[in-house]
Amino acid sequence: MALPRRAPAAESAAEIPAHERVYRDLRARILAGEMAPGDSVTLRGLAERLGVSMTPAREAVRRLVAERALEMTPSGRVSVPVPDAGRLAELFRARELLEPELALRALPHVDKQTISMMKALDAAIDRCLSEGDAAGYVRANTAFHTTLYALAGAPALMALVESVWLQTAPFMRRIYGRLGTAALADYHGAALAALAARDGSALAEAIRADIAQGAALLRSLALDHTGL
Amino acid sequence: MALPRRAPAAESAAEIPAHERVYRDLRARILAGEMAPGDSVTLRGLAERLGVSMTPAREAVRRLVAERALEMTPSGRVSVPVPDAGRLAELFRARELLEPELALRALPHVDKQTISMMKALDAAIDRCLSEGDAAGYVRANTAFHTTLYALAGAPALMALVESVWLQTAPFMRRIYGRLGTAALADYHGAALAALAARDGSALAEAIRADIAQGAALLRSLALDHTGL
DNA sequence: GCGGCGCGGATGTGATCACAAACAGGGACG
DNA sequence: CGTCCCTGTTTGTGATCACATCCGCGCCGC
Repeated sequence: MALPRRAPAAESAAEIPAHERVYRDLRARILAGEMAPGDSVTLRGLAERLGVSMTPAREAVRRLVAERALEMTPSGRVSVPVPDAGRLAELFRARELLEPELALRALPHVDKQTISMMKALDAAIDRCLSEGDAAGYVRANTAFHTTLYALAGAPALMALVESVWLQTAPFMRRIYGRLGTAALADYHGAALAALAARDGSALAEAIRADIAQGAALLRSLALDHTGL
Repeated sequence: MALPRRAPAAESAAEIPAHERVYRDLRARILAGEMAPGDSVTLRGLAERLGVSMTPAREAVRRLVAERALEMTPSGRVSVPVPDAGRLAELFRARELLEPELALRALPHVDKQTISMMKALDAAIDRCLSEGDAAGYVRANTAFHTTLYALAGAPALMALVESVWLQTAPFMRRIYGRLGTAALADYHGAALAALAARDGSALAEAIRADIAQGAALLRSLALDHTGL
């Protein structure tokens, strides 16, 4: 069927390499929570999904394993990592330590347009939360933070944080799935107020508290589903 | 020459896969500072070096690129990242934020044996510094921190820190190469004292100051060699 | 009926090949 | 003498194949 020749379709994806496409596809599915913890990934399945060969699929998987978004058994089988209370606590602690720094660095470059965009995202978060749209919640919440941190001009720190997000993403989806509309303190609102007031310490504290609240929520919910 | 067959040598390396061997070899050379910033790496050269094919070499390179220990030009050429003052500052800031946390988590599990091992490493550091052994300095300094953090039982945080180390390693070698015996405050000694006294805040502050001192040192030296 | 053994399919690993793009060198023209 | 182009070489990309290993499932013996 597929010609041994070059890419049969040179029109659309044209420039981006096959391994990059596989990487982005898988990464997006992980971040969106479409992959459940424990789900296994096969190179042939991945390759067939996007009409490429195993070689680029392997490269994409290796990359995600290096970023700890996937894990490999000693025998080489690839799967989405399973939740682990201790590891999740570590990752949230890393977020508490790193993200306030990003927020502080972003503060001087925040303009009105950014604030209004973040307000819109915060509204979207509330909407998703009340509608029980877990996937939308995760996406909007990520965008809320990303919009701010993008102004920090700190790619190395940002890369570290994104690595952490990638590792927590598969859980988030499930955590917020079984969390109806809970009583959440509005730390996003506090962060927005701090941005408008150009108050660095208030901003850092709001970000830290927002993450700590997520960690605490997660801790309380983790007790239930000990097994999975 | 090389048979199309399986690995010709099944006796020694036996178990560890080819891509893993390439990865470890390259990683060790980067951490040891053997690769200069800007050095280029070729898949065929890498493969030939260890007598494997291009496939495992590519996987190893991808992994290191994902860990930001190597970088790729848009055309796919691979090289050791070049210094960049801003990025280095970010990485040292990340260390300042993350490593005190690891030290705090390790503190309860520290025993006399650990302390004496760390004291030995600290002595080795002083020796390397006075002898101008930059490679030995970097290795001993890394070991000093690793010995402590290994007791923290925090693999996720440790992985983040190791990723940062990998990114700073190529510079460290050169920075400490052109740093004779400078006047350095003995924060390692302070950390050891805090460990013996079980003083968490003193320990965290000593670790933070040690890293901050490295960052300051680097900042002052970075002014000279603006270009490279 | 139940547990261990073995076979077949599924899966990861690595080598090899064909190809396209990028780089470096020299030669020709202005 | 400088600049541009053109070609040969180097290098990364991706497909395909052969092979070893692992997993699951059914069959046989107890």
